[in-house]
Amino acid sequence: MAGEISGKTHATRALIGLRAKILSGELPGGMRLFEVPLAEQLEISRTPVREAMSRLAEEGLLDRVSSGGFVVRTFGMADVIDAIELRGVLEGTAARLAAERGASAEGLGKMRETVANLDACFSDSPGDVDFERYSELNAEFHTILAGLCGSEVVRREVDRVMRLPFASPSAFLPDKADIEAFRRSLNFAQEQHRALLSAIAGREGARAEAIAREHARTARNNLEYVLGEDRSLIERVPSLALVVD
Amino acid sequence: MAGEISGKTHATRALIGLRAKILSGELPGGMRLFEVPLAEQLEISRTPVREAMSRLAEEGLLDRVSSGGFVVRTFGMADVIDAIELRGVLEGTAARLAAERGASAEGLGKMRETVANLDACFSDSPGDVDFERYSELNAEFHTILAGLCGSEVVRREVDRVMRLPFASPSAFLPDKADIEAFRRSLNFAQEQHRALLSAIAGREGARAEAIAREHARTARNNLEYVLGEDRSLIERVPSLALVVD
DNA sequence: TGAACGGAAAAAGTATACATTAACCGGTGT
DNA sequence: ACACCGGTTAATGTATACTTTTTCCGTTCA
Repeated sequence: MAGEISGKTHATRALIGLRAKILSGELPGGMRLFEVPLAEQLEISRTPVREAMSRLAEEGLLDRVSSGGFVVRTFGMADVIDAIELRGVLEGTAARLAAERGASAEGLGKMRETVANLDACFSDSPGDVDFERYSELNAEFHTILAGLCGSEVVRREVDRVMRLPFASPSAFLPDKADIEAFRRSLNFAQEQHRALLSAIAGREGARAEAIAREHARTARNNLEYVLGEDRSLIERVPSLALVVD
Repeated sequence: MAGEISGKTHATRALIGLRAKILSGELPGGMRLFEVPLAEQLEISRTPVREAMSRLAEEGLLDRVSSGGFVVRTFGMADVIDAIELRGVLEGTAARLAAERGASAEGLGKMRETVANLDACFSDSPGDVDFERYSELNAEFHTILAGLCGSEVVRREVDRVMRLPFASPSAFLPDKADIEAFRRSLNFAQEQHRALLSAIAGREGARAEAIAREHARTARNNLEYVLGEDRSLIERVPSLALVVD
């Protein structure tokens, strides 16, 4: 069949399908998810549906109801702001600890390489940016940062907050090539990437933390641009589909 | 029967029982948990065992194995240090945001009341502290702090990192009444509680954040005292039972 | 009127049989 | 000796029947 969802087990397919429906807003915040109808709709039994919902609760997309069952978590604009703030704080901590404790040569090397590759996204001709590749490398940069201090606990929590769709570093990037304001913010963000690398390599913990926090603020600035200047853009930001406000 | 574990459903009882065995170290880090033997041991079927393990994965005490199943998460001393650091960072953020955005009158009132009640734990006679009550009120203080800025996202993540047993604010408190060093640290900690409240009420965000971070450092100091000065104390700190190093 | 009770319906909780997949192990070929 | 292959075992994945709990609604009584 053509429209089948990829994945090995029924539970995995249900997980992917439900996640997509939550992120798209098809299953709105506050909606209770009942096992039987979902199982019928997905043409599987209740067991893998439960398994999928349990994993979505781990991801933070569902809440457990005290009397049993799950509801879709509700996100408002305030939650988007707070999640971005938290990403900044946690990435700031990852950066500070990497600076204070020292990062491995391999980690620093990989980050240097990623920053160089990010540079290449701009260099060809002024005003023209390879957004696709930039987005990909940007995600890579943030993944490296999360693990740079060598702490599994820190990496895990940074990853966790980045997993909320609108808090991801790439949440407001793709598809915005035509907006001049976004292009400028990209140049600024790349400057911050370089500064962050320099601060960590130079063991400047406070500076690294401050830069990482301000770097996350870029996402909030983009959000506020979308909200203030050009609200019609909201529909073009996929990660905002599940936000109600 | 006398030895029965409280809880409504089989899954809840399994959750409580398994959690206790992990926290006590009876199920050591790295150990894989198999459904069938556990179900037999608990005299229930596999279904509620799976449910319990899924919830423990949400808590961060179990990891999912890629090929299916769960293993007990391994914690070393470095992870304890990092978890305390993260609690400091997140509580610092909760405090800063409460100061910057302003806390509700009720929230500030409740915190003032808790601080006053904490004072009462000391006042009776010098050198004598009601540890039981202090521990309880201390937990209350930190719970209030987590929710003080009014952000559900922040409250949730602060709560989450505090749920790791050794990162809890009360992890190193109870049962230490006989150690002079711990008594002094209690007085110091209460001073920080007062300062934190004052900073938040006075809208001093940076100060509030710095105090909250340093306050969490108290836990690390106590940990290092236990590790350095008197290693025999390790056995008397229940939350360190699952730590391997 | 409105609160409390009770029963029916619907939901989650549980056990269990069966299916599928991963892991282990012993043999065989080079 | 070592790697690969195949089969057996043991684990998780799934469906389903059944049980228990919760919820909702209509009725009755104060």
